[in-house]
Amino acid sequence: MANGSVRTIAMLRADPRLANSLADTRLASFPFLTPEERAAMRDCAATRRPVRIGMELVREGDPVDTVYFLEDGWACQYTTTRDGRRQISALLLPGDICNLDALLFRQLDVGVRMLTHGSVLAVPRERVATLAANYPGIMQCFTWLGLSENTILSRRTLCLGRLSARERLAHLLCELAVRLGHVASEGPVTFAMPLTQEHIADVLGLTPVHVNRSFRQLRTEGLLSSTRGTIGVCDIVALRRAGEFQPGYLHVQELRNGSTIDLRDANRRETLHMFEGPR
Amino acid sequence: MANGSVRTIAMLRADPRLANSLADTRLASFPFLTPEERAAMRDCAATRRPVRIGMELVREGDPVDTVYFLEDGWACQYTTTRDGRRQISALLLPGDICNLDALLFRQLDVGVRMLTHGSVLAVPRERVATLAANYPGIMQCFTWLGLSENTILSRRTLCLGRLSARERLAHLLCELAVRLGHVASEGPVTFAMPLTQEHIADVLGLTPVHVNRSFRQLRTEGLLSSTRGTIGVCDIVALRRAGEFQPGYLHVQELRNGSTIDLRDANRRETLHMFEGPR
DNA sequence: CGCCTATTTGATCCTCATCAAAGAATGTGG
DNA sequence: CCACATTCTTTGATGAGGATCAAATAGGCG
Repeated sequence: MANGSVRTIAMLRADPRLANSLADTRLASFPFLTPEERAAMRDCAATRRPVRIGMELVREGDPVDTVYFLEDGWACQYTTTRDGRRQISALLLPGDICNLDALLFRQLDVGVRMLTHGSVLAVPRERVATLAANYPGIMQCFTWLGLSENTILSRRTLCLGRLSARERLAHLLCELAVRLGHVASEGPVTFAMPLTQEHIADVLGLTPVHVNRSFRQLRTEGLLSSTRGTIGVCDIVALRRAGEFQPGYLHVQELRNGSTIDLRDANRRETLHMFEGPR
Repeated sequence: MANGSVRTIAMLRADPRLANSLADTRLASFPFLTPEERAAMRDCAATRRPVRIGMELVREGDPVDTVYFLEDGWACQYTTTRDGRRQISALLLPGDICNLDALLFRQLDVGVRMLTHGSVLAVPRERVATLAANYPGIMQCFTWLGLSENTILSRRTLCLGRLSARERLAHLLCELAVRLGHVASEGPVTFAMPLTQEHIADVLGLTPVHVNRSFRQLRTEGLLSSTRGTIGVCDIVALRRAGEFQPGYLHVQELRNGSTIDLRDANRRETLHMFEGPR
């Protein structure tokens, strides 16, 4: 079962008491970081905290002064209406930052909640801010991650506003497959999915009942084989087409092949220009 | 009519041929910018370009190497499906940055299109990158703006996923009122609205017909008085409640009273700590 | 084994989409 | 200044996708 496997991974890691390092998060995957910046990330003190399923890292509307880096397990950002309707605005996977907004905003309108057991690295805002202020490369990572969340949200907007239930589900599963690392694989893909259909409903803006029916539809069409806790994608090409999915917006490709833009490059080139004269 | 008034404002400004400055955009509103940073923004060369209604600043999926700062008029970010359904993911008002993503991404999945006549300041990515690399305060503005777009998108996600048509419309109008500067006014508010009902439908994930019906509903309930090109909010409190609107997520308040976080502050305090000894 | 939670399926209802067409505003050219 | 085309708004009639209500089944866990 999914929760079990997630917890297992957590247990294979270092002693939970041990303060652990930001270098294990997605932050480390940016190609333009200097050795000093990587060292600063390693040396940045962070309290590793095991968190149980259902735990609220940030309560909706509460003031925040801690940035949480998700080490293991899944989490989500969500909002609720006064009468209790809930919408999940972002799914957070291992390595993601749970509430980057806390770097610049004292108060968030969204809550953050664990969807599985797992563990987070908690870092006071002050400390993250210092890191960002002293190391431009790290600051750029934060900006990059923020803009990247943006493109994901824009795309989700299209899903919620214009796609049918079947299309939304197909899209979500494609997105998760890519974000979990099954990138451009053409063959069948299988991955653990700790979300319940109710969670999925809260992501897709549907009812759990209708999510279930959409699953069945995709299954009978031969695109999927879903069992509790596991998704098997039988026909990934068809699933992509069904979900209007184009992986470009996730920007994983750039990170992999190291073609991300480095702002300092621009600066270096400008300096060159000064010596060479204008244009 | 709305378009006309927008154009009028544009004409009151300086010579359209003249290269204009970034200090006229929302960038200038950040309290923590140093005089040098403000000067750098003023000195940053930008070509001012009048743009006509319907013009595409960025075509969906095309590579981009220019950042557009919206000076006058309204624009939007949008996405379309293969079969032509369209979703507007962001409305851009005067002062907004149209495609901040272009700072760090070479290719965008969203298009940017003018919804009225207006004018933009076009700045090559390189030049914005240099600015960001040399002036940490400006870099922080970009990050702030990115994260701010994020919270707006998260909220839109709630609207699209969980609110009824009437609620969505009420929410959008409240958001626009605040973003246009009619902040906490309790009395009746009137503002120009150049969007057609079709545009609104593309924002809210509805059909134009249903947007029209939602308008009529709000009008007969006595919350609104809408005519072509103008919105009159009669009962702002009721409209807020109808749209589940809480203005906090827009973070305009912090900007106004200057309570935005300055990352350099954290750094200064840390330095103090070093002299005072730990804790 | 029994409790609890998650998935599955059925029946009915309602919100919103679709199709169609008439009216108001705006802009254009003569 | 008026006739006409165009675009936007408004209203009606009908249909479909998804919500809601209800209950049965299956799976995980103590």
